[in-house]
Amino acid sequence: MLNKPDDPLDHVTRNGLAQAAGTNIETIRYYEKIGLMPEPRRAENGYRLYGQDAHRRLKFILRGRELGFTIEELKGLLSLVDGGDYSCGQVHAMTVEHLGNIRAKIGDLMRLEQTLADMSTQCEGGEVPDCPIIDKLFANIEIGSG
Amino acid sequence: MLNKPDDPLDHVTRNGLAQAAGTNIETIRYYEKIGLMPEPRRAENGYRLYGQDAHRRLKFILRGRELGFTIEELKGLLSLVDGGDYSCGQVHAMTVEHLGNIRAKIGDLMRLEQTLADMSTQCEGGEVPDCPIIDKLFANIEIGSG
DNA sequence: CTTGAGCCTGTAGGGACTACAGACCCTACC
DNA sequence: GGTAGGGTCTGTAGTCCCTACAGGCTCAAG
Repeated sequence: MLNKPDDPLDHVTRNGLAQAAGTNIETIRYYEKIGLMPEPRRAENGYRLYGQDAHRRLKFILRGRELGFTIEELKGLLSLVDGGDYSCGQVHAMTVEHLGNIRAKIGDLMRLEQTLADMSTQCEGGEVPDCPIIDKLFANIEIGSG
Repeated sequence: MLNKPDDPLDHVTRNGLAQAAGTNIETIRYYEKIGLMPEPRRAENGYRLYGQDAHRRLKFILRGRELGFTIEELKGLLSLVDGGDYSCGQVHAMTVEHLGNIRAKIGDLMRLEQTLADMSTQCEGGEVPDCPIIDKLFANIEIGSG
């Protein structure tokens, strides 16, 4: 263990961060390489040291990827946080743009949820060989904003 | 144009399908290669011919990818439709499994939506140089099932 | 002071596309 | 009929987002 108990918790190693966030060391390396995660400070021996900020940011990124956001979209969202030189007006415009995207996703997922829930309840426990409910998957879901 | 007006609409070319679904020809080719889309029938000249089924399936896949489902997950969902030799009990189990995943996504997206909506309204039109609302993005979102 | 685990860097591989290249086909215009 | 242009075909190579491996440095323990 490198961590000393009197430090302000900003001393987790790369692997520690990876485990805490539920990913692996290589992914963190990649995100740092492309600038999605910032370069952390280093200990005297050259080891990277991460804190609570990095942990939250990384979890946000990982979950964002699972939710289908691209790296570029996440950069956009995180730029709101990194808070460079945006005016509040710009922030407003950016958030509104993201909101449309997010609400569409929620809508589609809820339709998918509904269809699967219907399938599940109607099939409940049964052993019907040629389950006609399956047709609903495409009948109900005219998915998306197209 | 290859389409003849008296055919039953099952005669769209690959590019036609791509445009209708909002993607490109190469992606369709790839999905056929890995078996996510079926091999379509061919015209006498060897050209592929697609119909309404292919269109719906492709849109489902594309949107599914945007929603963060992996190819394997989509194969699982579509296997419900391709309806091989599943019992209704198996279908039930599979749908229930997917439902958990989908509901978690909905929950996270709604939290993200709420945060962004808050940012948007509070920033509305303003020109505040150092918008403190930005902190909320990480304050509110303890995202995910981790 | 060696052993072994963890960190460092660089590079190569895999999944999901994306782009390019050369040949075939088909309509249009001459 | 011929040919120019575009669309389709197949194959292969490249890109993006990671993931895995290789060789060397660092550190705590025995």
